[in-house]
Amino acid sequence: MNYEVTIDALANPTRRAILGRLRGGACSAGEIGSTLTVTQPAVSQHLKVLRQAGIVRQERAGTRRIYRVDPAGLAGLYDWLGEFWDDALKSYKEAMEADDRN
Amino acid sequence: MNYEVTIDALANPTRRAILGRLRGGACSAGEIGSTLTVTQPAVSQHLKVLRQAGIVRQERAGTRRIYRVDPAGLAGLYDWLGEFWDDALKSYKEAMEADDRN
DNA sequence: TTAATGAATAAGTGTGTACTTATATAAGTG
DNA sequence: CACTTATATAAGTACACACTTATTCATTAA
Repeated sequence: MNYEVTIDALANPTRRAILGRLRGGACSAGEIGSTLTVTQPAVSQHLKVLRQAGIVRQERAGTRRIYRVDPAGLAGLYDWLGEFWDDALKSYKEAMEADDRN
Repeated sequence: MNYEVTIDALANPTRRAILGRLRGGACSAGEIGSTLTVTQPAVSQHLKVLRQAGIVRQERAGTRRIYRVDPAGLAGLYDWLGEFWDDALKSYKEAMEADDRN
């Protein structure tokens, strides 16, 4: 998944709260919702966004849907951020050195 | 800067385009805008968001404002993402091992 | 000081999206 | 089968925010 989609998915407090709940391990949609103040459909919609972004995976267990974080879904963003940071650090240092010569 | 603010700042294509321009080094507001299709005020507004998020720094040079990426502004998000990923990987592996035992 | 340049701010508008309620679907239980 | 539980989907609403044009501010130059 490209990193833009990942950022868009992470750029929402409710979705981050959902991920915070899933951080420690898998959880049903209902359990996720029980810790939030929004309605059940809202949770379902957010889970869909997270799923389409590749950040969470779903498996069925009877009437329940169990969600868990898929680490692979975060790889693209993590790589992009790391590379961006490296570039920024490099040009930051170059600018500092250029200042020193003045 | 907390990572939520950083994500919010990154969650916009125009701001990411601005950062893409600044990635290689510092640049004036006008130069940034010249590569984009949006108007000058829009660029200025986006630069303000990036500045308030701690992602870019501004310095004055005559009538121009020079912007550059501040690597430190990305540290919080990078750390959070790394820790989140670690946790997700850990519980992912635990779940795999639990499956193996069944 | 007047004009010109570069950028920020003010104010208004349209649209995307995060919600809501209502309803549908799916799976287990009596 | 009817009923309950768990979740998803449909449809509508409200608000945040990414834009716009108009204006202001700041700096340099004539």
